[in-house]
Amino acid sequence: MPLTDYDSATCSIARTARILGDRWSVLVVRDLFNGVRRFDALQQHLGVARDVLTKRLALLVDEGIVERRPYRPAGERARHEYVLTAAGRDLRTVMVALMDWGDAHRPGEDGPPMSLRHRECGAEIHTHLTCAAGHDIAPATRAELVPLAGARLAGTQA
Amino acid sequence: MPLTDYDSATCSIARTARILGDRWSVLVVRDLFNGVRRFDALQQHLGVARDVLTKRLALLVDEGIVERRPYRPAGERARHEYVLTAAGRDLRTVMVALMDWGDAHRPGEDGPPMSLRHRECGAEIHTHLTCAAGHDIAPATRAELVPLAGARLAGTQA
DNA sequence: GCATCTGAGTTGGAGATACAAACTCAGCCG
DNA sequence: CGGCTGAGTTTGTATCTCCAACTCAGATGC
Repeated sequence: MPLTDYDSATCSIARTARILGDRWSVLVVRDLFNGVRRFDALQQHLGVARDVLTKRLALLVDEGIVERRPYRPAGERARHEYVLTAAGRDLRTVMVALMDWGDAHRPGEDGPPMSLRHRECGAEIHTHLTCAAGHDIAPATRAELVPLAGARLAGTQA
Repeated sequence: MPLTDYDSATCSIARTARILGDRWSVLVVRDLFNGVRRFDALQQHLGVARDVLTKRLALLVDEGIVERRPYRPAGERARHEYVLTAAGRDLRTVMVALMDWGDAHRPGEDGPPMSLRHRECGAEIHTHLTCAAGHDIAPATRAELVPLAGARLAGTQA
């Protein structure tokens, strides 16, 4: 059975892309990883429209990727901060994969702008593809997509 | 210097997201990986509007991720097919990272829909984060972002 | 006690995108 | 010749994005 007979939306890539597949969501998550936590700081740094940021944050909270948490800086009134949940922190692999591709294929005139380092040893962090048997998967390596129990045929409602 | 002083757009994640940060681009690339090559096949499988698919494919061709290649099936007239370039194939790590996250956090009722296998040994393929010194980077591991030569301060034109 | 500032949104209107459906166009098929 | 098919293009409506202005609540200044 050809893969196109399976429903396009019932796919982990499609499910993830429904959340991150937008110009801003990815950048919001990136900034949250980098410790930006407040609405105005995100808005100014990203240059995103305020209403759009409101909607993106609400979506990410809905999806369990971000937590909206009240806090009170000493001597100030209570505010909210946005922090990644455990599920959100699991997106780091996705972020690093995007960064690796950009570094390799869109480096800019003076080379890549940032380097992600392991805090303990200072070495650069990158993504790798490996199979469960331990083989390294080079870009040219052939892979095979196998349908599992969660697969749905196109045109059927899950 | 806080990271927010650096320009948000001068970032490999931002550069990659400008191309893939859209509901359809990611899915188009996914289907191209899976061997779907023709306009109508893509359009029907994804359920995307035809004009949007035209624009996405044009963007991906512009960005050097997809090649529009004429070909002639035996006994038919000449057509076009869309195939990934080397740069496009390098996006596999991104795709697998998205898939891994979806499998872990949005598996659906009956578990993940698909499994990606190494064709030679049959074992599942996943992404891993490692540092250049060989340490495995767990989700909780602290990392540090270091500005390089390509970095730009916010508000400056590159 | 009142005016002001600031962080965090909400609202409103102009412009850009997305969508679905209809239309075009070229070549093959009977 | 008339119809079919693959690959778009066009068109009109619905939705989303953007920007700017407005709101609101608590701290701050006087």
